[in-house]
Amino acid sequence: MLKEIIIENVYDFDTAHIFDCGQCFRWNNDIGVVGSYVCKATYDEEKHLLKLETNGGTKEFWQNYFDLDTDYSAIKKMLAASDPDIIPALEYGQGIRILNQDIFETIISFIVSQNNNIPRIKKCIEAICARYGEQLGEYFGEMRYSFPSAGVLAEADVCDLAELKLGYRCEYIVSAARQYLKFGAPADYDELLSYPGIGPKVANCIMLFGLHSVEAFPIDTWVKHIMNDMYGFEKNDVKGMTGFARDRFGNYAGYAQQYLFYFYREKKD
DNA sequence: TCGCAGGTGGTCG
DNA sequence: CGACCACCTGCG
Repeated sequence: MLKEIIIENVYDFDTAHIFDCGQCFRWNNDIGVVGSYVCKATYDEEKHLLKLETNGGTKEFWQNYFDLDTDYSAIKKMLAASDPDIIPALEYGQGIRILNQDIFETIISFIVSQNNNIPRIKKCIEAICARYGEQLGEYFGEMRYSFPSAGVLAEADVCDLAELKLGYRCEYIVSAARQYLKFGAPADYDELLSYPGIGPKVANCIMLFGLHSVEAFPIDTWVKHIMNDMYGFEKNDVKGMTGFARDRFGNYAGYAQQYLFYFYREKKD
């Protein structure tokens, strides 16, 4: 049974920008699964209304999920002031928002993302949910599944996971779920690095998307291209890029990364 | 066939 | 340290 939630006075919002800027994998055609909730999001840019058709969650829950209490206009102003070169990217992805996502789901999702491409990442994650998640019911024409808990994945058989075409990431997933179960949610970058299958790039993604540490600046192949194109860094000078991001964007580096990533990735097609 | 895709871990020097 | 390199899988 779906209910409708309307949130008023929503600015700096565009579902395409939010769902395609690389932070999440379970939204398609503005329909997504968040926890045990299925949701279809529609934004009216004339009236600045966000309409959600969902099977659950309070208005406050969704308000937080979509990060609606953060002033993105102010963030864009600050980024533009610190670096005029980023302005085209700010305009192109004007509706980007960094979601407040579940930490465990983010950990597993970005372990799956390594050395992988987005369509296949999405396919892999849906396969994990269909196999190990809970049935939430049929919504918008198909059965929806929750993302499995750490307890369930910790007990998963590596060979079963292999059938989902996760490749060498199977072992990482089970080990990571066990570590999470044993020690609880990771709190910082170093703790994330101690997880199997998590290196600097994935750790920064989890910091930014799972822990909402908006100063994190994940450097993937796209950002490497950008930093080479726009700022003249050598392809593999990750250290230089990290320092540059920190110096230029400071505590807003994560936002900058999202605008730049979306701009370059979309522009390429 | 081969390189690449939102990289990481292991092994050398 | 830093530079290589193998690695599941699917696509162009």
